[in-house]
Amino acid sequence: MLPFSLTVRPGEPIVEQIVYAVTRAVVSGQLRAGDRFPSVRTLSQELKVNPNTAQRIVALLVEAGLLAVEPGVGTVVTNHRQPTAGGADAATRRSDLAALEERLAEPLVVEARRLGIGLADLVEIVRRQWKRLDQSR
Amino acid sequence: MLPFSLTVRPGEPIVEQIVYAVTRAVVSGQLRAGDRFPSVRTLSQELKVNPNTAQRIVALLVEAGLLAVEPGVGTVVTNHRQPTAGGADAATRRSDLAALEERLAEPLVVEARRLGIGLADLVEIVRRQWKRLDQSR
DNA sequence: ATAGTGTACTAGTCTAATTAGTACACCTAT
DNA sequence: ATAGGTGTACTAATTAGACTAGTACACTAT
Repeated sequence: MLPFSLTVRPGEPIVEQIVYAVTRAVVSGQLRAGDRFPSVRTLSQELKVNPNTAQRIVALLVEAGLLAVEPGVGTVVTNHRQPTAGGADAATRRSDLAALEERLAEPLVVEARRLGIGLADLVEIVRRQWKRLDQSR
Repeated sequence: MLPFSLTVRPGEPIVEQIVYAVTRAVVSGQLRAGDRFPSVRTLSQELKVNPNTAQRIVALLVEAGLLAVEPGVGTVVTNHRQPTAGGADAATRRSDLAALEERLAEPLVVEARRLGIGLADLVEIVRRQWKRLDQSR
């Protein structure tokens, strides 16, 4: 049994979907700092995915600062956004924020307006999603 | 000169990017109801894209309820989300809302938490993006 | 030593996006 | 009516990216 829930959406890159599923599990508290993460080979079998693909997933999660490698042992869930935990320097942080605004926030606002949803309702939707992540803990 | 601004992001489907650019132009008021939209062949030339691709863009925008076809004449920007304007029945609307929550709102919240951004700050970001669309009018 | 861990590398396969080319039905001017 | 504009439909070829396949290496715990 994998320590995170996953519903595959055919047509979109499997790697991104899994990375997102793990990220959601971490930020919602389903995976906590210190928890051991499945090995590349285990991931490969459970997800029925190529070892190479599983490796790329782990690498991306390490780069994102959600997993830490203990050489020869395995990977562990980290306390993300900890002081100098990952590679989160000032410049990285600034570009991350810019990406969040451009790739996530703006498209959300655009789609909301297309559907005729007002700002107040949109904010309420965001608040609800935020609390939903807390509840799944 | 095209009636919308576009910055291509290599690696992502060109069709989606252009559809998004037009959608943003419409919901921000840069394109208003009644404005004529460039023909498929004009689009093809200006965007340096295959006529087939341009046609698919127009088709998607019509399906989204942003453009209306005047047979033999061309396409016009519609007053989107008008009573029974597009194909926006109750069921479509419900699934559109669900997609907005799952594909846009939740990922935004997840990424915000990954970056250590609080709910209040996130809401402020959404508000700022909303107003930014008004200013670009 | 043995078996587990992450990592690296080169090919090959497979699928989706885009391009290419042609054709048709429609409308509006000249 | 004829010429030139519009959106639409269709099949085929090409391109690009994601994923798979297979092998090998350095490291660590037991």
